[in-house]
Amino acid sequence: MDSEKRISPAVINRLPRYYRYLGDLLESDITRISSKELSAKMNITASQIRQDLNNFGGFGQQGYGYNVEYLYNEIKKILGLDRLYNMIVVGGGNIGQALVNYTNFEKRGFVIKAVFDTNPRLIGMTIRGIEVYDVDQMEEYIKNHNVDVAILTLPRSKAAKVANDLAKWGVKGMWNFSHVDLQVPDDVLVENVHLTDSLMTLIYKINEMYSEENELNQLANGLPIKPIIDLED
Amino acid sequence: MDSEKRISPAVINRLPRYYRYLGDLLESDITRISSKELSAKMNITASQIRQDLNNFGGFGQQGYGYNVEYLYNEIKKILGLDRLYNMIVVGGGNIGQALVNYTNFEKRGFVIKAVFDTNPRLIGMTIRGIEVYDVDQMEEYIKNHNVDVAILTLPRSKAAKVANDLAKWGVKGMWNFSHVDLQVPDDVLVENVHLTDSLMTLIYKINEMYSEENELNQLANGLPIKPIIDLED
DNA sequence: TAGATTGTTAATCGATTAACAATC
DNA sequence: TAGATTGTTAATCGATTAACAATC
Repeated sequence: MDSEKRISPAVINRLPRYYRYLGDLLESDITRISSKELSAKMNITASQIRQDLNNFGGFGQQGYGYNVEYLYNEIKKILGLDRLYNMIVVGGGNIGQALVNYTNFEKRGFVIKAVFDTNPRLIGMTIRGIEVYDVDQMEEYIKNHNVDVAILTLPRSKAAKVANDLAKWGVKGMWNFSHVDLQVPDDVLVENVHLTDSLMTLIYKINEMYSEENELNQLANGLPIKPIIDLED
Repeated sequence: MDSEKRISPAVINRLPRYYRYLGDLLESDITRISSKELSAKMNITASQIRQDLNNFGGFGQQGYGYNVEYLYNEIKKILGLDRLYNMIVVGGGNIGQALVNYTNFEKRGFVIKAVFDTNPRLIGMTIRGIEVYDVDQMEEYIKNHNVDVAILTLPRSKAAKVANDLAKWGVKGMWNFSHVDLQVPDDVLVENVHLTDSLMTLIYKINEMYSEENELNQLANGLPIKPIIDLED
């Protein structure tokens, strides 16, 4: 991972998408692809694809394009997916349990090793063979095991304190499903999954589209406008 | 929702965050706030806050700042959160069930009305009182009920066909947890929650940070480098 | 070799930040 | 009124797209 020039967040966010498309091509036994072809599939410009990739090196060949398998493996290395990562889940509620049961993470090398909760009814249980511990045991666990990422699936009210503790105990990555923005030291990385926020932007876009259609309808033929939402169901 | 000038996606994505911070201020009985104070809390520039808000109108007052409750309610309206939205879950697996059980959506006006699956063991059951139907009944259900958003929590392989059907039957919003990019008509809005992608970018950033620390360490004192990851756990 | 397609520089576009006159 | 802070225009910064020489 050369870190000579800073890679822009926009590029980093596109990397998993490239990785996914190349994986699909690989499964379809396609051996080579040009930026133009990939551009058509992914709905981004060929120029952007070439720019993005060239942040990390020249993976293609003039007149040929890119070798799918080679590029796939290079992106895999860039993303750091050629290793295993140990994760813990903090908060064994609905979402925490769902993530533990979601076996696809493991296939990618993301291994959930333990779950922590405060609920006595959960502590001592196992989920998909993974033990649920008392949060009080978390400090000891982290000091005796290598924890790369903590998955935070606990209530808003508790998230800040736990994130603070985890940072203190040396956890460097937090995947935050709690609906708060965490305040952590600069050397701790947080990736937020704010589901409610995501849903709200979807709702905004639906309404925006609808009100535009409205205007178009009105302009076009003055038809009465059917409401998109019916409060009485 | 005036749609005179197009609002940039960056602004739309920040709206739920403003809404959340204003809600917190409201709960703390804070009645007014300046862009400068909010800037400090949210870690964005005061300039950006004022620019963002002025896309939708002049909600503040010179010399005073913004009235928290008023601004909160304005953003609520902008996001369209002054109504109820009916949702269905397609795919009653881990994540689908977790979302059904996550009661916070309902508090915001997002109501899950039905779940659809192909698994005979699930069909006929209820989750938090919400019925699980056979996917075969989905067309009829959608034609007889108002469905604003379909939550797609089904396997990659099935997602494309289902999204296609849903679009055909008139569903305008899809909240997509399946790990594929859906191809839908222009008047259908898709918001993706690609969990694996999100985790991958976190991993990238951790590794990037680590390799930088490496270089700093090396430059600073030439200390031996402790690997961040231990494959043997 | 001729054709295709990359890598990369330059041009454009959009988003963020700075600055300040307007005004409460 | 004087001080504070907005709304908004202008300047800067960054990201995307276009263009093309290099080269396989």
